[in-house]
Amino acid sequence: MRIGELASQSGMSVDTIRYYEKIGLLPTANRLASGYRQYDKNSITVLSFVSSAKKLGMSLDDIKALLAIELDKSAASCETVKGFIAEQLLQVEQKMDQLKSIEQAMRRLHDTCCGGDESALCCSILQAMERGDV
Amino acid sequence: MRIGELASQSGMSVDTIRYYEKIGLLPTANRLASGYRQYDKNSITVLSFVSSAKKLGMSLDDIKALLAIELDKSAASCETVKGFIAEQLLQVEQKMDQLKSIEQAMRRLHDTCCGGDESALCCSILQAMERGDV
DNA sequence: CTTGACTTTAGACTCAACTCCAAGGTTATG
DNA sequence: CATAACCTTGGAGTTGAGTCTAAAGTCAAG
Repeated sequence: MRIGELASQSGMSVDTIRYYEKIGLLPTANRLASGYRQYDKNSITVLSFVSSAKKLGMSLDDIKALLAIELDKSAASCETVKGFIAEQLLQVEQKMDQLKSIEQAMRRLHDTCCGGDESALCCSILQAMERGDV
Repeated sequence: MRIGELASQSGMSVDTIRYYEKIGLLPTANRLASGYRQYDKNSITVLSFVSSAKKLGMSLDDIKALLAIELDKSAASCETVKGFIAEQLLQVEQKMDQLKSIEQAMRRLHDTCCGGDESALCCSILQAMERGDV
């Protein structure tokens, strides 16, 4: 199959597939005599793998590392794979914690303001923000 | 005070302050005869306000909108300010939900894998990702 | 008067992850 | 065989939020 069909089968754009090859995320594709890239069912699996990783919020660099393991499975252990995911999980948890503390700060601010239709001259939200008190 | 002192008082870099003025986030500064920008205590308050907004994860565009309210407080109401924060809060909550579902998916994946030191050929993490099953 | 620290500007560069473009080559269809 | 629909490449542009540079002007201290 050529790149257009792979794109429609995988849900990725032709440009994205070429981009992934260029940055070394995807292995270089075989070429037909015409110079066209040639793919098979296995390529769909690989792109499905990449899609999964993207859904999990991984960076392309991290996906590249994990795909290297995937494409040489027999050389890696479950331990390695699980450890990799554990690391990603840790990063997600850190982001969550940051976001949670932002949410809390924002809710605190929100709750101190009366929300009435009087002028905002004494608005406790604005005042706290002026003081850097968030 | 000149820009260097404002920078050290506010914790922002000289470049950042000039950048904020350029994109219209900060009002254009008064100039000395030399052409140097001139600031006062009030400028520190404004930058402190901007810092607070950044700590709350707001985009510069949103900060610009909120700062317009702050700089013309008497024209706005607490209702408006509180509503603005409520919107931001909503966005943060949406991000949290996305992150939460990523975390759950990742934890599910993580927990299905034995994590042993055998080859990853049958690793349930890799297999689920190949299937797009995340 | 010189030196060093400060300031000015326009404009280029960074990161991530694409997306788009132009100019050309190939293939499938009528 | 003409035409449309595909494919190729290198390279430029996008977004957000800065950061850095070069070349020039200003100011305070010794």
